[in-house]
Amino acid sequence: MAWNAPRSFPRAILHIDGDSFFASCEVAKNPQLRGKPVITGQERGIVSSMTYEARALGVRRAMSLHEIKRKFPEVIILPSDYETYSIFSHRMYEIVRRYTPVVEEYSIDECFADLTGLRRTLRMPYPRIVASIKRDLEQELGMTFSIGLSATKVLAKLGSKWQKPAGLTLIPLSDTRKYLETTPIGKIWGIGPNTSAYLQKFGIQTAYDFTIRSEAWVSEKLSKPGYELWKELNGESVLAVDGESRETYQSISKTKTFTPPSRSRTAIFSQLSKNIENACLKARRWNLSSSHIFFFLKTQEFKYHGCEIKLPHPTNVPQDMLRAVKDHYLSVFRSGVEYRATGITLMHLQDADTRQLDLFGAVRKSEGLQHVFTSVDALCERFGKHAIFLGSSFYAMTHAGHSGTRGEHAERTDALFRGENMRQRIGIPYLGEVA
DNA sequence: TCTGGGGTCCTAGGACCC
DNA sequence: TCTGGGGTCCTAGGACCC
Repeated sequence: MAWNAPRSFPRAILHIDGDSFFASCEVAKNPQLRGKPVITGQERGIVSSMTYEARALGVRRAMSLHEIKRKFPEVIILPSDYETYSIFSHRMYEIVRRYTPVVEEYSIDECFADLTGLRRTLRMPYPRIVASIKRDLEQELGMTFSIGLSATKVLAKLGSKWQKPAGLTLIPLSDTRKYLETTPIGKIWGIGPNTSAYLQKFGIQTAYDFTIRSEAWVSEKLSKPGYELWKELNGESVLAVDGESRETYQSISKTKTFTPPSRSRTAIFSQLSKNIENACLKARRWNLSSSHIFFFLKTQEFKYHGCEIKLPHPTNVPQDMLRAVKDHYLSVFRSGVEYRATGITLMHLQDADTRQLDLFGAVRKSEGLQHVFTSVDALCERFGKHAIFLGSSFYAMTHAGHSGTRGEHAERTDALFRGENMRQRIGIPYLGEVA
């Protein structure tokens, strides 16, 4: 190497984590709930998020709601309300952006921020800046946050986990050892069960054991992500805080589990159809089209049966995808097998405005449908997300989330699967007819 | 954490080309 | 046609995250 880059200036990186985020949003939205044991996840039948009051009673994540009702009748059970959580999430980002533009929206309840250099600008030491951010967040959002400050993302993340809830943990580079020595290697962000087991074979139990391996050893035994982690844990920042806001997606997927599980070819196809519609809706919102899709059926044994399809041209119109999926559905579906979920992934996403024309006019036809969907999307904005849907999704739409006998709706869906048309209940024609 | 839903990135290996 | 070297693109599959 001709020239070694200078060691980068130590950075001040923050990781912020909303405590029991979903449940906390519910409490912030409805102050009557404050101080009470609240959980979310009603629609899933298991605990998704819980307040610390619920935890104190003995409630745990993934506990079934039957058990909760039996053991802790005082617990308040709420359905998830992602729209609200998303609003709180954006408020969180905006508050942090008052301090620095370099804020990475890592997940609905977490973000990273790069404070490097702000000490001079704000004439405050870093810990005071962080305390100020924390105070703003907690006062304005009505919930607590756990925060870590260190020189790298991986160390900052370790800090925010260190003390919960409402913790503020600073991990200066001079003092990392005591944190790393007491952290099992598998608890480090980026080390999953596989890598953890692999490293343990070499006698690495704690994060500290890992950091004292030589650089040569690490680059021989691990690939790029492991090597980067090793550097981050040793205080060298190689993972940048990405302050750009999301511009696009690499893939879009929609999955839904239904209860009870089903063996019905048509009911399951209808679930898949609904997922395809939802995925296309999201693609249209981002002005994206997909040319490769993957769909799957998930069995009661958690096996995935699926297939990938290359579409004749990129699209975000559900009919295009349904046409393609239908051809393969019967070779994937096995009668007699019990299925619990379906899913769709749109891949190879590209800007929906770049179109190539084909000889047979399929693209033009699809564009016609795109105009239809522009109107459909507008109507859904006004009348609710699920005001209009495809006939093939009818069964799924009318059986959302609750168990039911396979009755009239299934019969009507059977008819649809055979290609018969059906009128929408709100009086708008089945989209197949419009097109 | 016996199982919900939505993502990202990395790597190995094959196809194909000069 | 028994055998070089090197590059690019694509795909499948794995691992990890919240």
